Amino acid sequence: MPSNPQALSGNRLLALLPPRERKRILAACEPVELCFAEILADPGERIRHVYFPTRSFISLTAPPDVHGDLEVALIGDEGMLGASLLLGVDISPLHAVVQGAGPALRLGTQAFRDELKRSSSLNRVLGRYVYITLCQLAQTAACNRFHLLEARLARWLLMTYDRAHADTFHITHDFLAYMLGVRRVGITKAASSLQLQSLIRYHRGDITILDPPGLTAAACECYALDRATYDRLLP
Amino acid sequence: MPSNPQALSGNRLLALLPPRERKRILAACEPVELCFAEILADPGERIRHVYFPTRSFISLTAPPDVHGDLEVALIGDEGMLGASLLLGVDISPLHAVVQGAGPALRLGTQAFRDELKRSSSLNRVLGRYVYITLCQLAQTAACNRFHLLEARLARWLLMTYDRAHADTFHITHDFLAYMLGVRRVGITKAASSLQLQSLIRYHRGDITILDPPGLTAAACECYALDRATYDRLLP
DNA sequence: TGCCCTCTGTGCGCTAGCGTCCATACGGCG
DNA sequence: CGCCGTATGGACGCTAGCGCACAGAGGGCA
Repeated sequence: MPSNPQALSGNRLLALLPPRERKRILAACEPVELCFAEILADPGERIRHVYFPTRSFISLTAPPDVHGDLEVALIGDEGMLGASLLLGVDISPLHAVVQGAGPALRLGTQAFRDELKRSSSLNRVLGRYVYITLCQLAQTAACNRFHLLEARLARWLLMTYDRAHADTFHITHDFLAYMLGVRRVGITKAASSLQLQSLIRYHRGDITILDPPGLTAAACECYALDRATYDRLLP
Repeated sequence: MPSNPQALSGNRLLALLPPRERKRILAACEPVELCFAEILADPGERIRHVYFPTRSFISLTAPPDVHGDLEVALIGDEGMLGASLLLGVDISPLHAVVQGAGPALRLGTQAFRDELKRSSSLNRVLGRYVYITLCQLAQTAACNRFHLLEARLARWLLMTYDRAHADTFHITHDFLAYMLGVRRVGITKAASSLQLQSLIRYHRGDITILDPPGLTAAACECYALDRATYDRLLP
């Protein structure tokens, strides 16, 4: 049996709550299995459930443009989907798509609101989480402006690696191009360069992270900064 | 004498509060005059005061990179600086510099926290404001990725125009380049194109907006989307 | 075994924006 | 009036990434 709080809940935000409140919230949650490409939220639509991924992860993309979407954030077991309810807004700000299939905990909007009213710890933890999200969005805005594709790709792979809890996951170049807002060919070039450096290996959509530290060195500092921000605020 | 709430407070967020609470907060505020280039916050530093600009405006920039800073948000009388206190974090996430000199209302961190405890309207309004900020950051991330400099420049000029409440303001190409994260020469080219189209006029740092609707057409949709988001949430 | 679909790699010309250096022009101040 | 600092404009070659079109290479399935 798992005995540390993280394993008990499977989600780091919930793991930070005092046992009593965590238990109450876990009891209210419903375990669900998220499927790849499932759409969990559309911008402007009402939020029906919040999700705490445990071994799944979710991509948030900016409202599409002529050029297609662009991923601006990734949510795994370190976060949650639907935190804007903390701000009193029950409208989803962004498009949310399941990017890595797997289990998550789900809670209805009203039940989540009730918990927010009851638990000041939940408020504290989620406030910090929203703050982290703000920081990371600002970082991403700068990243998109300045950093070369290869570095951005490395960052993205590391972020996914952290959330997938596995060194192999399935992602095609096409999909990566879509997430990073570039041509598929651009990904092919950047990815093959990373592969030449033995940092990753891939084959028909299966990507393996071979050398996380090396990949971190190849990534822009955004990755390290994001992690530092998180660790500082939610240790 | 001004008689509408906005004129009474000079800041749109405060104007949205019920008269009683607005009065109480206004009484606690200290009017200050912000000077151009004054630094109001540094990332990682403790927040000492929150600011409600009335006729001034403040630039938020992402932590600098090898390439220099990059503006990710602009705060004028439609917003405030220091809203992260609402999230329970008293550390500034970004660099804040006065971009347009002028008056603002200032409140000490503790006084602001007290008001947050007392006023649920303040919580509601600021929650929505933080939500808007989230949306706009995501939008900006995509904007930086996809949109051409001329459109981004037009967007920036319009955002400043809205906050300056004047059709002329002082900004050199050099400074614009810094804000948008590009070369000064790039700004010169984009700006002279806008001038050729009679959308703006400039001369040694004095920029005049000649044709706001025309400029809106030249800008990317981000500008219109940002405004729509704001108007939907804080009418 | 053969077929077809999906994934990856390559080549070509093109554009936006880069880095750099130099040229002009305005305007305040001595 | 002249000088100099600041603001703007232009020219150079260069690179990252674009759009497009096509070629190969697995791999699942009939």
